[in-house]
This record gives sequence, C-alpha cells and structure tokens, in this order.
Amino acid sequence: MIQESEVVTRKVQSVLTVHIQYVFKGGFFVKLKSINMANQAQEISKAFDNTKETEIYSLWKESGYFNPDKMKELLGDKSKKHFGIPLPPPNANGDLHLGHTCGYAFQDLMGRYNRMTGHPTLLLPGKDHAGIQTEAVFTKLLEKEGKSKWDMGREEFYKQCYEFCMRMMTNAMKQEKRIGLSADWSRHLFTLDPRLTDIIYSTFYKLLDEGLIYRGKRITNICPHCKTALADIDTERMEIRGIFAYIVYPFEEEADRSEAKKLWGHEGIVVATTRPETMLADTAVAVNPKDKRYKKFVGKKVMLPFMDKALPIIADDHIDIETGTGALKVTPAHSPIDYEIGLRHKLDVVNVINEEGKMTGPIPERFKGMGTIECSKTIVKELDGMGLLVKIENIKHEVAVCERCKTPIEPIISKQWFVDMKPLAREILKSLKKGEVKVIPSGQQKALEHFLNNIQDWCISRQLWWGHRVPVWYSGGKELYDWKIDNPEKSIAEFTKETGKPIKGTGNVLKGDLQPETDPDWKGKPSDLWLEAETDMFDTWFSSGQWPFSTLKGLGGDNFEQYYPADVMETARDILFWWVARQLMLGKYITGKVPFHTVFLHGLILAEDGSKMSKSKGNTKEPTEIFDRYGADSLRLWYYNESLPGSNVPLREEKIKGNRNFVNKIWNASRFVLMNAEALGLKSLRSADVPLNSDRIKKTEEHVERIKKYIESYRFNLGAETIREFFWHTYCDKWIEEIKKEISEAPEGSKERSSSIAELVYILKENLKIMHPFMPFVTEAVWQELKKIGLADGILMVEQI
RNA sequence: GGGUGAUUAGCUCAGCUGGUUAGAGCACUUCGUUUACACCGAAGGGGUCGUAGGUUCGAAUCCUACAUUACCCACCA
Repeated sequence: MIQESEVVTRKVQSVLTVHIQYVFKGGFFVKLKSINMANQAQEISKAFDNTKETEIYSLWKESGYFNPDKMKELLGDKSKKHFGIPLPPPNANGDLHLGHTCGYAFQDLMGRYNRMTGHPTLLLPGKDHAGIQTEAVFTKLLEKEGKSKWDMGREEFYKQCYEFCMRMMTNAMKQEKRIGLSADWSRHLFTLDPRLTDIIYSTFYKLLDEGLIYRGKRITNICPHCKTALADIDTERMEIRGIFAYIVYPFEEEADRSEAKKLWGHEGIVVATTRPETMLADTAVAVNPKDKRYKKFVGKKVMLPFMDKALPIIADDHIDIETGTGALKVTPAHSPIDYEIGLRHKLDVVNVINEEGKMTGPIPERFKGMGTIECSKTIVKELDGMGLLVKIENIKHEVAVCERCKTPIEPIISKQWFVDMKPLAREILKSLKKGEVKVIPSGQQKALEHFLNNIQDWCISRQLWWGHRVPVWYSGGKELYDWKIDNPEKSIAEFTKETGKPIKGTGNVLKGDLQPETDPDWKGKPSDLWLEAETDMFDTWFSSGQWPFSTLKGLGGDNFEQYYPADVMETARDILFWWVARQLMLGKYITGKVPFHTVFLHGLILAEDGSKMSKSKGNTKEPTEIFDRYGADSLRLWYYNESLPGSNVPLREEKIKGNRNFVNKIWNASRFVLMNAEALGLKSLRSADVPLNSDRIKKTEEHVERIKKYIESYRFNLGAETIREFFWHTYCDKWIEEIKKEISEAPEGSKERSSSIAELVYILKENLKIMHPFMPFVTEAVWQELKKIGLADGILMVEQI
C-alpha cells in the first residue's frame, strides 16, 4: 500500500539509464523529476533562467567584438565591407520606454546578423540632449526643490542640467544592455559632447556662408511660460472654452455708415473673433472677393475702436464666407494666417503682445502690462459700453499649447534664425529618384517625397539655455544687426538718430572662436567695438540631424573615413520628417553622400487597449517589467513578429508569454541533446561523424538560406515566424523523436548511434546560429553549455554563418 | 482641406512581384502519468479575406468607386 506523499523511484530502461521519481498525491502519481544517473552532477536547470542574461551580456562585452576594429582583426581576410547603424540617441532626460527597446531590437538584429556574415559592425550608441524637453523636465525638477533657473543663472543651470543628464544616461544604458544591444560602448557619445560642437558649428557656418541661413522676422510660436520660440512639432492641440465676440468696426465715411445701418443694423462691418485683445494690432479687415454682402465696400475704410485708426477693407481668397460674419479682422503680428494675408497685401505689422504674454506696444496706456485674458475682458466690457459689441458666444475651440507645459502659445512676430532647406531637399529628392536611399515601408517614401517637395524654411533658433549656442557675435550688438534687417535701405549712421544709441561696430555678424564675454582681456578688440554674443540656442534637431557624420568626425582618427556612410537608419515613423529627412539633407550637404542607404521604420507600440502610450495617461509599461517576467528574447521576438513597418501594434502580453515558451523549448531541446551527447560519449563533432548528406541536414541548410534571405530583405517578421516553426515543429517534434527511435534501435556503441547524435548536435548548432540574431541570449547560453562539453568553441555572437 | 496606411479565424496579426485545400500565435474542444520540455505532445473546430463593380484562364493579392478606421501635415477669425 502506497502512502500519500510517498516518493517512488522507477528505473526506466533506455539509451540512458534514467530514474524517474514520482510522488503519490491524491490517488495519482505525479512526476517529480527524472534523474539522469550518468551525469547527475551536471543536471542543467529545467527552464531557461533569464537572470542569466546579465552574465551572457558581460561575456559579449568582455570579448571586445562590439568594436568593429576588433572584429576586423578576428575576420582577417574574410572581412567584408563594414556595416553600420547610427543608433537613434534617446533623450537623456528619462527612462526608456517600449518604443526605444523596439528600435534597439531591430538595430541589434541587423547588427548581429551582419557581424555573423563577415561584416565588421558598428552600432554607434549615444544620447540626445533634447533641448526644450530636457530644459522643461529639469526646470520642473528645480521648481519642486523650490529653485528657479532664473535665480541660478545660465551657466550654473547648464552645469547642473549636464550632471542631471549624465545621471539619467546610466539608467538608460542599463536598459539598452538588457535588450541585448551589441553596441560599441567605447564610442558612446552625448550630443553636447564638446567633440561634436565644432562639427555642428562648422555646418552652421557653411550654410551661413552659402546664404542658406538668415536671420528673419517671422511669426513664430512663443510659449509665454518657457519664453522661447517653439517649432510646430513642439506644440500640441488642446480644446478649451473660449468666447467668440462679434464687434462692430464703424465705417470711416458717413455715407457708408448709413448704408450699413440699413443693411445690417450697425454702422459698420461686424467681425467675429476669439481674441478681442488682438484688435489693438489690427491693420485691415478682410473679406472674400466673392462675398456679395461686402463686395461694394472693398477698398473703403473702417475705424478701429480704441486706436482711432482707419483700416482698409481688403479682398482675399483665403476668407471663408461661412465662418463668423465672413469678415476677418487682420492681425498680422499675432496670427499666422493673418500674417500671410498681411504679406500678400503689404499690410503694416503692429506688435502688441510680448514674449511673456503681456500687452505692449503702441496701445492706450491703460492696457499696457495686462495679461491677454485680462485685456480681452476689459476690451469686451468697454466695447459693450461704446455700443460696438453685438454679441458674445461661448464656444469650445482648439488652441495650440506648449507640448511641455501646456501653456497656450502666442503667435508673435520675432526675429529667429532660419535655414532655407529647398536646395538641400532637392538633392535628396534626386537621391530618392536614383535609388541611393530607399524607405521601408515604401508608402512612407512617398510621404517623404511629399514633405521634401513642400519643404518650408526651418526655424533653428530657440530661446533656451540648454543646448548648443548659435555661434555668432554681433558687431555693434544684436539690436543694430536686427535694425539693419528691418531697414535695408538706410545707412547704419541713422541707427543712432532713430534709437539714440551709439554705434560701436559694423552691424554684421562675426563667426569664429571669439570669447569676448568670458575673456575681458580679449586681444584684438578695438576700443570702439562692442561685440555681443548670440544667446539663442539651436533647435535640437539641428544637432541630431548631423548625428551620422558628427559622431564619426567627433570621434577623430580615421573613424569618419572608415565608417561613413553607414547603412541603415532604423527608427519610429513619427520622426521621419523631423529627424530622418534632416539627417539625409544635412548629411548629403556636408559630406556629399547620403548617410545611409536604407531607412527602416518600425511600428508604433500602443497600450493594450489600442490607445497611444503616454505618461500622462498612465498606460505605459516599463520595459524592465517585461524583461523580468519573460526575458529579453521573448520581447525581441514579439517586436519582430508584430511591430511591422507601417503598423501600430497594441502590446499583447500573452504573445510575449508564448515567446517565452519558445525560448524555453529551445533550452529544453538543447538540454536533451546535450545530455544524450554526453551519455553517448560524443566528445567532439568531427566531420566524419556527421552525415552531411542526410536529408535533415540538407533541409536545415535550405532553412538557413531562407532565413538569410528574409533578413537581407528586411522581412524580419517572416524570419522570426520561420525559425520558430522550423525549430519547434520540425527539429523538436519530428527529428528529435525520429532520432530517439533510431538510437534506441541501433546497437550500443555502434557507429549509427554516434552518427545520429552527431547529426542532432550539428543541426542544433546550425539552428542556434541562425536564431542568434533574433534571440541572442538563449542561443548563446546553449552555445556555452555545448562549449563546456567540447562541442562548440568561442562565442556564438561572432560565429560565421 | 492635403498626404500615407489599414479592413483576413473569438482576439492580435502574417500572407513578397496574382497560381494547390487562405496561415501563425493566443484562446477554444477532445485525448495523453512516453528517455528533454505541462512554459509539453497528438488530434480537432472556427474565415463567402469590409462592400459593390472591373481586369484575368485564375484575385485576399491588380484597377475603380464606396464604407469604416488609424496616423501625419496644414487650418480652425
């Protein structure tokens, strides 16, 4: 009689002598474990333990083969053309999210594959200083500590922000290593690294010398909170409650007034606006030329309340007859669309809002210094008192807000540095046509062409403290230089007359390594010269747009000559225009060659419910959580399967779990093969033992070729699917079972037995190699186990396929 | 308004340049205490490929229109 919980060991007769332990539980025998008597001492763990990943990563790193120079030594004559990917530098102000690790998974797959096919491979890592974003993050951090950047001063702020970034970077690098990124850490760079600065600057100078950079007056998004210009991409849309005010602008001529009174019940044209305070800067009223209501008044004038100024009524096709009253008050200084109308009709530009969002300029004293909202309320009240307010509607409308602090942006005319990108864009259009660059998926290539064909001038200046300073000095001061731009026909002598300020310089910009501010004894400074350094910073994309060549040039030596151009740019598709396009344009402009021949865009990772992941929604998932639970290989495989070019993929944990099962399958099948190989006394894989003509080996060779083709044509999903299908359902389910039988039927110690097991080991190794780029950790772990019993050498990472 | 995609099994998605009976993972049903693995194995159910036309010997695949949907750009007085 067997008692509950009694352990029973049963000896099983087979190739190996195996004892199986069962425990009697609830009326059943439940298998506890099998004990391989032949090598009980060397029992390998039953499931792949992903905490081993750190160890495996160190093995790779210590080998030195992340460095392509070392790879060249190893490969010797067999070394083919190098392969390179400038890794997109993540922002140095926070942790990585699943999108970053997705990119790394693809970059690393390509890197590992090329390394295993004879190409010394450079995956060049780095971090981006991310100007405005980091400044916002760090400023908020300071505010929490009760500090302010304004008290701290520019230099101290820069210093502390730099230290902050350095701290954040180490965290990010840990995660980069966990996904298995085989990057050359000896070449890791930060975009603000002093080695890169000169290269960034020389690009600016080249553009400036060739007349492609100019300082211009433009309507620009200004964030009154951050006090800087913002690119459109730095803004987002938000719905807010607002007002829609209908205001009468009376006609100048008595005759028109009475006619208007008859027609509409008011003595003038009624305009509708969401921002009454901007009326102080109006310089025209515009109507659609086809609008019958206003046709006869075009060319006449109306009086602008508060300002006692006559505004012309102009006709412009852009005006929508249906919106509001069909008559638009034109405020060129504070509305982008009005600015365009102003340009077409040569209207005056009057600035009444400053960069802090306060009323300013030639307006009645009582409004000066008011915030825009306060001013709007006052104006509406006063208009009502004057009988010029028709009605107010409460509406909901979308406004642009600062992406970082959510403050509504003010469109303000200001002077900024611009790059004329048209000539650069034309070059890339040519390259696309010639096939020097291709984009995967091809639909995005069309989008890129469309963008390049309609390219706008690029505002590269930001009023920040964090980033690269625009490297110019103004002879005679910035004010004089800007005055010259506004008054091209006047001589600088008139500057003093107009402004009452002395002229101490030529009014030009100077380049070069001048340090007049920090070096009071600056030699060569004439006493009558005043040099003012530019305080604006570059847009972050201006430096990251040079990443593929600035890094290699900055590293010095013959890095640039050896490794430029790179091969692939692998990134998310939402930054195709902002980053990829600019890398292409600046890269070709500076070096004459496109920086890479292939742009591969992976999909966007969404939250489980299909919405966009964002910290504010709280639906983000930490990569660390996934690594801990399922291991890096499982996550990688999920990316390859799901994050296809041009798609958006919701995160599916069950799928990652399924991949974890596959990782375990590899581990266990290998464990079985290893145990048998050892038990059968297979000491090495001499070629004589391996039946190279066998059907199974031939099929394996075909399989490997097929996977290679998939990788080379960037069809990673098919590769990932096929390695799984082949290993699991052909190798494990069919061949291992077949060979089990063959071995047990062959006489002990026979040649057939050793040949069979050798075949099994050989095919396993071939599979490990081709699976390695997809799932580097488990394959390397198995390889190292094989190595322990003499069936493999070195490390799998540099094994050649 | 302009651009680029997507629509295939209950769910998430593959299916290259048109060619056997349309696939995978997960989920589901039935069976299984085998010398690796239950994170396993065997067998199975489930789809008129968004709709309507067209090209073709042949269409999930190419063309046209429509519907639904996602993203990007521009704009919203």
